Amino acid sequence: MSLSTRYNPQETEPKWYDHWEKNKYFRSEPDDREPFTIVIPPPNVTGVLHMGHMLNNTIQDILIRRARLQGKNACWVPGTDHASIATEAKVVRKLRAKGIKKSDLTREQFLEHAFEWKKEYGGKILDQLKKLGASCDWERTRFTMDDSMTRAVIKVFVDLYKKGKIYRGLRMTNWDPAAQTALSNEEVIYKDEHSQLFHIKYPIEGSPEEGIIIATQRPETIMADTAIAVNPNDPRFKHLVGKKALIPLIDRAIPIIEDGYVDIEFGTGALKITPAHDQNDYEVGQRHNLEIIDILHPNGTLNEHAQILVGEDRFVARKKIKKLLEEGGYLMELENYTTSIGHSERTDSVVEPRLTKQWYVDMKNFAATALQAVKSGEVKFYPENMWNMYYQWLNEDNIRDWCISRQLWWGQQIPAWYIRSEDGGRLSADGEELAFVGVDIEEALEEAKKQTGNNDLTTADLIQDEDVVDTWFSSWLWPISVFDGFENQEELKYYYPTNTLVTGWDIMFFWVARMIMSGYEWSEDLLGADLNGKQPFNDVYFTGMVRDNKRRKMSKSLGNSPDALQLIENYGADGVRFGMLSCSSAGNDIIFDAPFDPETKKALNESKLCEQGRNFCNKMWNALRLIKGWEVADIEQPAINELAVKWIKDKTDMIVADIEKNFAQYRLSDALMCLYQLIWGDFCSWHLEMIKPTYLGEGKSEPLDRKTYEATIEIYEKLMVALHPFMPFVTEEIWHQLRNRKEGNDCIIQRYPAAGRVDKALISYVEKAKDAISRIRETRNSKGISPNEPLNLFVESTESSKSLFDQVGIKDMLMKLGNLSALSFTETKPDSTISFLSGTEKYFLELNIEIDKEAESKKLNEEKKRIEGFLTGVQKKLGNERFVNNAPAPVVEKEKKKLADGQEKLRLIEKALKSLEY
RNA sequence: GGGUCGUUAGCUCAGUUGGUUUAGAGCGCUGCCUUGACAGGGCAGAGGUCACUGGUUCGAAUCCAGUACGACCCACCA
Repeated sequence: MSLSTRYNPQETEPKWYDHWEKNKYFRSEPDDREPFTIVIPPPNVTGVLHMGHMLNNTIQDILIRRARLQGKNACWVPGTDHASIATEAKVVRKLRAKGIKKSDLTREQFLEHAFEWKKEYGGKILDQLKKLGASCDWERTRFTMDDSMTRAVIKVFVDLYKKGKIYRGLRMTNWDPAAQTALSNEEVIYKDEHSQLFHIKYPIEGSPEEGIIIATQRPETIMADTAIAVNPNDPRFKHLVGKKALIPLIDRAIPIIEDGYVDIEFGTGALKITPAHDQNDYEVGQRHNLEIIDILHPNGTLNEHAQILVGEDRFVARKKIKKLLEEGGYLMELENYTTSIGHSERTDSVVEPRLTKQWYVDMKNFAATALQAVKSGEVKFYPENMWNMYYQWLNEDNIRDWCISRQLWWGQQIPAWYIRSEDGGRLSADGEELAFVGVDIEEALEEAKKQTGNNDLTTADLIQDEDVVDTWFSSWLWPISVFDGFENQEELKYYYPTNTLVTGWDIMFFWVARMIMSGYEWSEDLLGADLNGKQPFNDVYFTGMVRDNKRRKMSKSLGNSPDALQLIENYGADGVRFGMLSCSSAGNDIIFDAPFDPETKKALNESKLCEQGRNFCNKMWNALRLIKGWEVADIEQPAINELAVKWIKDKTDMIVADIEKNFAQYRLSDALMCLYQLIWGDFCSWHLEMIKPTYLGEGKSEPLDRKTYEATIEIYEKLMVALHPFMPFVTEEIWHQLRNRKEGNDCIIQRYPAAGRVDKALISYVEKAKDAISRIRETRNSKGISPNEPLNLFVESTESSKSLFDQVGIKDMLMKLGNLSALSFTETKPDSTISFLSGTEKYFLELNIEIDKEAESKKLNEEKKRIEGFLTGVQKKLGNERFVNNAPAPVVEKEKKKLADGQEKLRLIEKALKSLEY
């Protein structure tokens, strides 16, 4: 057999992924085993794999694969989210490119186009996850607009309505003029922006020479003003209160009123009140019964109420009105000003506050429940301090009702119907439109008959609400609805609650909190006696945001994100998984340092960390090549091999225990680093070097004894299983290369290694030997002596050195790895040797060169000084009565040992210095 | 305005409830080593008064208070 000198992920990764899928290793069905369940945070159906997904899904895959290796029934449910605003915007754009306007289509026609688009581009991201190695149960793939999911949404809507937790209300909401829909508060992103504060003079009615100057950053809205307000305690304007001012350019008279909301210090102290276009102005308007004049079309252009600049976009209008105001002599001053402006999360357009009728979920009780769930520990956050952010949003002072209606077509249509009035509109009573909620039109009809007392109504009299619900109104049901839990609880009772949710903290409010709410709201009703907990998941692992080396969030517009798929292409999925994980300590944002190409202004698809991961694969691959290349014979096991095998077994068990601890705390990058060092450092650099058969020349080596060979293969297998969750492909490949496997004997379904009993003394002896070997090499290095030249070594005969060299194989280890011709005990320093310390052992290395006594003595004196300083510290500590009396006994013992060891070292150095004098 | 987190080697980060020979890893850097698993490699080395100032303690990178700088969340913003 001949293996290529480099590991080739491009070849092995698709091979093993297909193999796993064919063998249905990712498939989960309820059985007797303990379940381990993760539901994926569903990516946008038309999305493309980015760095955040890679981090997120690598972590989920590690947890799932480890659970599978622990013999649990691992179930990872994948799926996608319909992302109504973003997707609808994409479809509208695509149709426009074809010359089709959304307004020319019926709802049905539009949805047809949208589903076609979904069919064509949707779910690509799931294929990309496969490239990463994600071991999802693909047969369970769900989409938030699947029929069963939609039925769940409708059911839940009706249920909440009947419980009085959903209501319809006229309120100021955030309006996205690009998507032309209402938004929830969470969908508005505030950004600091430079703008200007316009100081505008409004003439006083009846005395044109007088005026009142207001400050605003939105001069285009003055036509919607219905008052000017000043603070009741502001003496400057007392004489004007009660009079009327004329809006510049349109000369409409508005009252000058007093309201405590106005800040005397800010701007000019006089505030224009525009109830239709500002939340606070709206409230002032309510207090003073002011008229509401809305001058904007839903798309952000000025309507006829504005009287001037009709049809202009609000930002164009701002520029134009500035000129008009200047020309009219109304613009008194322009002040530079920084303020935060709300943008739509999905379309980035500037959000308008707008008075509209929308559906809301009453959040008061939900918020309390969600807080309690985490407070009580039923849902645990990792890292714990995420609680603070969670609390801040959910506490009763901050929580706002959730606006769930969206003026879109792509989504679940709201299950509310109105009675068609004679003019084609909706029938009202007392100024309120009558709405009837039901799971379908028949149920709504019954409701309508009951409420109106009109039994002649038919479905033809009803018209359904045009709006759809917020996408998050379907995703908050995800942990239940992926198991069709609202219709059939068979699977839910096995899989619910799920184990761990892995997600970014940026969607804590959008999604995590709301899933907790929905879990507590419905799981008990659904599961009854079969309920294992109301919480939708036991643990939430919040990943950091992936940022570039300037700490900016990775985004398309900045071009600072490498192409995730290209990275996989370049380094292999295992390499990228390693790279992602090694820069992501739990809870912190992760800095993914990809070099930047100044010419294209884009991140290159390169990464040092991924390279390290790729190199790690290669290292393991070459260890395999080495082992496979050995000739094995039935000969006696040499002492050094006996030691090597015993040691690496124990060392592995020791590290496996550390890994267990790390997993328990979601310290995945630590767990990976443990394995990295165990495999590269201990297994390759020490174990394999120890057992490596002597080279005889001409491509031939001595054979290796079978016992050592078998043990080494076993250890390597164990290491591959332990590493498998992190780097699934390379471990599966090596697993199969190590032995001829029967069908179905795959790494992915082995049992994860468990920690065993460890001989700590043995490990410490080998550590001593390793250190001595390093000192030999260092001495060689500094004296310019080749590692190939065998040298004679002496060790000072002491109790401790004798017990060290009593260990089976230790002497051979030093001989072999230190390349020694002889090693013997001595009482005194032999001639032409140079001494060094390793631990408390003193060694003398025979060199066939002139020894620079001066340099040696200088070096020894430096070391002496260092140890003396150290000893002073320890002695001071031990001389302190309070330390000896107060510190725990083991600590005092340790200090005493430090003192004794230090003194021994000092003795050795002094001896060496003395011997130099001759 | 309210709140959270961070500051440890040139860079990115560990440091597990204060005490394992006066701080660890990876990358980067320096020196030496190529026909023998791997130069995507080996061996060795240099590099830190743990942001600053006080305090608690026998003992502080670790606990407390304050300062500085940085990142973020929520609310408000004419």
